[in-house]
Amino acid sequence: MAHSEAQAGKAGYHHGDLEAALLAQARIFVAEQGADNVSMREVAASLGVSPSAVYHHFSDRVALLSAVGRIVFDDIADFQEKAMQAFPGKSLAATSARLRNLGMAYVDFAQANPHLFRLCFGPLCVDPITVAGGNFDHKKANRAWNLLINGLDELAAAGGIDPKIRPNAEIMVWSAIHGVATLILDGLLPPDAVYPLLDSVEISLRGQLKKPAVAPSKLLPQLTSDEADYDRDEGRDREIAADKPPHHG
Amino acid sequence: MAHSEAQAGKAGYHHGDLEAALLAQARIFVAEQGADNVSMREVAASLGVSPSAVYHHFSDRVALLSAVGRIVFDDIADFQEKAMQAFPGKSLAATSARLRNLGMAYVDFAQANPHLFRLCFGPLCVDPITVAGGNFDHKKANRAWNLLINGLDELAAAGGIDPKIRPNAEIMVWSAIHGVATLILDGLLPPDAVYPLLDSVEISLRGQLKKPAVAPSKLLPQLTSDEADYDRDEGRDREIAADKPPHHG
DNA sequence: CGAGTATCTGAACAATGCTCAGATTATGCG
DNA sequence: CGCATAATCTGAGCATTGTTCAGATACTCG
Repeated sequence: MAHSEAQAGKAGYHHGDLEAALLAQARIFVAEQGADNVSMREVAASLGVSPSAVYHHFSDRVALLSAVGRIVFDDIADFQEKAMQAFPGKSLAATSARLRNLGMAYVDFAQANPHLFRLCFGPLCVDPITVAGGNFDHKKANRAWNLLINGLDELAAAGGIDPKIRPNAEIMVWSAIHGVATLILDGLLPPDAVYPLLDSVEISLRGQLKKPAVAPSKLLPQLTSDEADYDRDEGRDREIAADKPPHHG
Repeated sequence: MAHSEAQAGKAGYHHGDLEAALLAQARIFVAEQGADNVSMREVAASLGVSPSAVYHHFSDRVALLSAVGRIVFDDIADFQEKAMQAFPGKSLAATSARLRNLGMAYVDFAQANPHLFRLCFGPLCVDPITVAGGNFDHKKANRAWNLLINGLDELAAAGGIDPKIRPNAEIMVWSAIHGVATLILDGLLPPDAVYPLLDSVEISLRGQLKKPAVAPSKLLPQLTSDEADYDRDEGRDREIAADKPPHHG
């Protein structure tokens, strides 16, 4: 029983599911104004709730924004998974295309939701993935990391990766992808820098193998259209994935 | 004439060179506490000056921190230049080692001064390099970018870069280097991820060329020692380059 | 020396993060 | 059902912050 009609919204004194509402509203404000310009009082007021009510669900401002960051991080993985589903199969072309879309989705999400993306990697989002203490147990904690590892394993199984490069290839790929994404967001690289970057990464993975797995820059239109499918019913401004998170809604 | 004994410090009503003092003190606080936790009032109070005095030199909090960020960005380039001077000459080994040290210095600076590094690429540092409006005239504005381009040109002239990769190689190299740096700072990659990354980048640049220019991971000790030389006279904790900026001091 | 300007002070305002005593509602136990 | 207990929310309040502005102070130049 508990809260049968809880999810509807604020009933009276008790809100129903204030925690979820706070997360949703905070996410919207972050997407709109950037995490730095989001205040507890504003979030509370927008839900018709006293400022101190927030502190019964989140101990801190950082705690609230960190919770939002964790959700966004999960959405990035969702977005990547969806982008990869366009190329099923174990062929060299398919695995290569999947990996390319994995990276493309990462950068696309960052460009479509710059403030949300920055939140995940800023000081306001604490402990999104790593467990405190400096362990790096990505296997357990980080979905995006697992997607990358799997993608590289599959590409390697299809013969698309130079064996000399395979060990630690995920470090290089994630670094390069994450690097373009942030540099583009900061205006230090033009948005179309993604394409030559993905080509470079692909060439780099192939290494000294003779034939290219897939002609570079051939799969991008498919990714873009697939990404446009992602939430076609809504307006397709720059905040598509932000206004309508695939989960958690 | 003007301010002959100005640089000494706060004389009485007039401070002397308050603008420089504000920049220096703000830089220290950023390095210590992170840019988010630096307040105008604290900076002013630490210099024995009224809060409103700051606003006669910097219109905004963002303006002050952006000015600090610009200085730090220049220091990064200084640091890189110094690291490259260890390997003069036009040989393949030398150009390859210079480029490696260029990247290593970038990551080392980030790890030694995490808060300063983050400031440069955060929302508090506005217009550090790019001119407003979305042009990407790196040639004119960005010293670090020019260092990278020159390094790649020299490596290519020495025959160390696959011609297929040379165009836009700087995008890939900068992205990868910047990516590891930020991912390490965020605790998403272990600090020693730099080494496999630099190896991967080197292999990637070499492309389908037969012989490696230099054995991977061989030049790193030299870089590290060279970097330790950078400011040997001072204590060598994690804030070496931060506490004693090579310029602007 | 005196006018003018750059620099700095002090008080003040609005907004923020956060705390805490107390009011209000839900929950679980008899 | 009825009551005790816990969960949730309010309202007032404190300390701090960014920023503004009138006015005091000191430097500069004629």
